[in-house]
Amino acid sequence: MRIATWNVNSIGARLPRVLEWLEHARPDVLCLQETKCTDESFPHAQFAELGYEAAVYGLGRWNGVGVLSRVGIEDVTRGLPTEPAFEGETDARAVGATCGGIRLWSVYVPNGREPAHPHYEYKLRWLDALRETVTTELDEVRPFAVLGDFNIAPTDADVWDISLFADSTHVTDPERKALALLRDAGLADVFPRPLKHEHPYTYWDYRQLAFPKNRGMRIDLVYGDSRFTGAVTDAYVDREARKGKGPSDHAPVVVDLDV
DNA sequence: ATGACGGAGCGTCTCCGA
Repeated sequence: MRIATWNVNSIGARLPRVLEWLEHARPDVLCLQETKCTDESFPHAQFAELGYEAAVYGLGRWNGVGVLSRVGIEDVTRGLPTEPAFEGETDARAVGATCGGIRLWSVYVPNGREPAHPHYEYKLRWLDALRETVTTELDEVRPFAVLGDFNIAPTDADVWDISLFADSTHVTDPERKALALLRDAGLADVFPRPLKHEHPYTYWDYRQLAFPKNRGMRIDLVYGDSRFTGAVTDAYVDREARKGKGPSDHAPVVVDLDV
């Protein structure tokens, strides 16, 4: 089975690229983030033509997540059971689904903006709720994984130049401790191969030639339980999808499993 | 070539992203 995750930065703007990539990579499941569309405006028909069903959760122009599957979608959960709000508003940042016997969550963790910003505290509270969901859903039966844009670089090696990230979100101790707590709950980082260069970055800013200069970050992560990670046969970042006309600023992370 | 930010929305600018 092939499972992938991709922050597409608007499914509307990215639809041709995503369809092309699905035909090329043929994942069984694709977790989507930043769909930036409501459930009503999600392009179900185009994905159905390629054999994919979709479970989506979108509330408008920001955020939005989904799961595409050609091995079935059951037990869809929109939002984390204990998900916090930001300034009174609930975001669409998590959708859970069971596909081909594997329990999956597609997540778009809040950005945090700046460590002193209320959004940063929200990010940490949101990660608490994710950990609670993981703890509740882990069982002794199904492989389990959380895939998505975590907006955290787990180590200094996961950004192109750590000296440029002083006092920035994505690399602070509390954010990394939140990831450590997720691992303590029973998950492990499925570390992908880079197809080029030393580090498997998954995001490169659109500005200042960041991609050609490989000024990237590894912030799109796959966290799986032992049943999931034990079945992994390969994992890589498909940086080819970051090239060309009209790309997302993120590349897909692809995981192959023998289940 | 991988190439100098892009997406959405009551919108000709602002917010957001990491």
